[in-house]
Amino acid sequence: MSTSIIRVALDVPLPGGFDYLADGALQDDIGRRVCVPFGRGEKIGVILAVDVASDLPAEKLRSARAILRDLPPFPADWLELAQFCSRYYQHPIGEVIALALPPTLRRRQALPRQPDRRCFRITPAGRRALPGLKQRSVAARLLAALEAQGGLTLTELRGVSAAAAKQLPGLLQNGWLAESADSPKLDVVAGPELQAEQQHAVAEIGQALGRFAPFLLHGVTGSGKTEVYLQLIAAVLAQGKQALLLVPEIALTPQLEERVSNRFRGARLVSLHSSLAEGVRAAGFLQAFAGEADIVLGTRLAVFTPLPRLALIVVDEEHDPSFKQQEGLRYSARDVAVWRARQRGVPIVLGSATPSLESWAAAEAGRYRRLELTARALALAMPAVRCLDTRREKLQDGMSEHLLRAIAARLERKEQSLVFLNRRGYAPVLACPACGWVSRCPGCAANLVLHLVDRRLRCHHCGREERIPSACPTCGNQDIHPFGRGTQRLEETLARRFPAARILRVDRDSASSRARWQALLEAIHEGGADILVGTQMLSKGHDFPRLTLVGVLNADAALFAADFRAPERLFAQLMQVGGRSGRAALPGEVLVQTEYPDHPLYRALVAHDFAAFAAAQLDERRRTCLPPCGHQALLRAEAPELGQALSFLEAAADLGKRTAPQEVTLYDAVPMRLHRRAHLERAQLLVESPSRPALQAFLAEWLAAIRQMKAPNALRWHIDVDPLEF
DNA sequence: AGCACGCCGACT
DNA sequence: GTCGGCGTGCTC
Repeated sequence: MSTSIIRVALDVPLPGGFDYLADGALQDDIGRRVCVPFGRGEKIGVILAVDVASDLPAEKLRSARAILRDLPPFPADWLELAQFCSRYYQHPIGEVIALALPPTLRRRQALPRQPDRRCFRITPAGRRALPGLKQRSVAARLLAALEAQGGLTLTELRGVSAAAAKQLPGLLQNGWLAESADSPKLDVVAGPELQAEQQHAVAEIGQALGRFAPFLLHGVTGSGKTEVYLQLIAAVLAQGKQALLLVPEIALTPQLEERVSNRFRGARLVSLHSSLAEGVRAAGFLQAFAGEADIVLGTRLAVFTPLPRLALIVVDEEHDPSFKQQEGLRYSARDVAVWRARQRGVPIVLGSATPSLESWAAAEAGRYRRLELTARALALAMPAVRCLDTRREKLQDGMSEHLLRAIAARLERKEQSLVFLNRRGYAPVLACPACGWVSRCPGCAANLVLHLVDRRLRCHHCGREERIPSACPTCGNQDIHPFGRGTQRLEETLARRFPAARILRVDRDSASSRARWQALLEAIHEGGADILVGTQMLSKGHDFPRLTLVGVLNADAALFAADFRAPERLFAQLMQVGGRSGRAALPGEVLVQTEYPDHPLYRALVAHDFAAFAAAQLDERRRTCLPPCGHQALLRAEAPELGQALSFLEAAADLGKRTAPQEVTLYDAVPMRLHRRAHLERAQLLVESPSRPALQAFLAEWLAAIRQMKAPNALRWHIDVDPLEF
């Protein structure tokens, strides 16, 4: 048995792999997990290469403890994907792989129990017994599920009831169900008939199966994008291939999951998101890796799932900021998905009512194929959008007379209204009019928000909580006031104004857990609310059939924000929240309170003209060389003193200016907008270039130099390639 | 990032 | 005399 040198990716924040001696390592072991000594302890890594020539002297190399051959090796394309992310986002390969792997696979313990492939069916005896069983009992639910769906695996039965495995032997003994050898047959339930545009989209994309082809599916809420995805997935499943469906990180995943599993009975659907239990996540990952899962539906981390039979990628709501990870490996799952589609030679569909300007520009340039869904499949018309000019009238508790009358009219007609205010809490600040004191967070450059519901002052950035003072802490004045308006206060004023109305507030505070969010949704659906007050939580997914009015408060701030993407986000948000209204037979109305009714953004919104809005924005981006016309990276630093962060960045900039080519621009180090968070001062340095390759090459060299810099102990820094927020 | 080693202050 | 502060340096 020969000893060779293997290169291993380990979860440490150091660039590159680590070389080890390994007895009997074969080329076939590339992509396998390996247990190696590291420092004092040991770690599990993944083998990147076998038979490498190490840069280190042989005597520094230690021997790998064991190559773990309990799984097949991760395939070359999966390793390449990780390598790409490592390169592109300038992040250590070991940390990329650690992020891509479920935590369970990063430990040496036994693998999670492989999904039980045995398939069960209900017997005639079971059918006879079913009516006699207590309806809510586990046995009854299992039998009912089998009756409805034909055949299910144990894994699927566990989904029906966690106690499935315990009950199974008894049910088998009773002869109520039988084990059948064959896996459940795929049964595609017919969907609704497609409209012409949907048919066209399905045909165009379907034709591209088998090669790389990026599509931008542009369609307003209710235009039936999901139906297009489902038809395409059906085509993929018919070929025996796998589909990857990425969705934003929202509470919507279960809804879509249900829709997918109802459509594809017997298809093996794996759902992957961050709130999953470790065991479940690992099992799903392994099922996908083994080629057993047909459909992988998940949030951004699912983009790293190994998929041997991948034939289609869908990114729904592709503009959604949650596709960008904001810590550690700061990847954009949407961009990684496009790279992966190209790598694997499969079509990718980016769907949105308000595409990111990156994707829109790519379509304009002909790099993506744009498909339009203009008709609203589910309703007759788009909601009528109007601006209410708040310069012309005195507002009552932040609301215009017109909006209040519109709400009153809905109450009379027993329809629902939604008032949208993207600011939770009672008031954004508590202040003393006598001395000018305001409730500031001691750890952050931000105000403590007044939460009257539980009588606390709360920082939305670091989570700090305080009691509400009864008098001004500086001058003793007892007459301190809340300033401004949040959802709680809005709820209160609406309750005063409409005492008979049932008002429901939906924000991160009222929907703090999955169960509470579910309860709120049910209440809304069952008509248990006349007026909804909510933040952007309410703006995604979910149809509320009796909702016919959306009022928008306080939208103007984003028009003049420092972040050049603020208008893009505002437009998307208003489109999305507007889309909640008038989905059924009732026409919807959207009223936006603004001091700038003539602003181009609102004009485009009123005209439902995303194309005009995008064109204007892209024009501006071109003039200013901002993304997608230029490319950016941010070097950020945080330290106890602002000066430390700034001088680190300045030193880094000095290094950079020596190597930066002419087409790469380094700007000055500046404090971040929220310059202090959780007692740390934060600053950033912008790097820009019209050429992505030039920026990439520069970053690689620059970061190598920065890693050599000595920095104060308490200073932390990171690089954010293609940053989304400033 | 961990986790060592290492060299100076207040305690049994 | 030693327990322990966190500064510096390394991990194949």
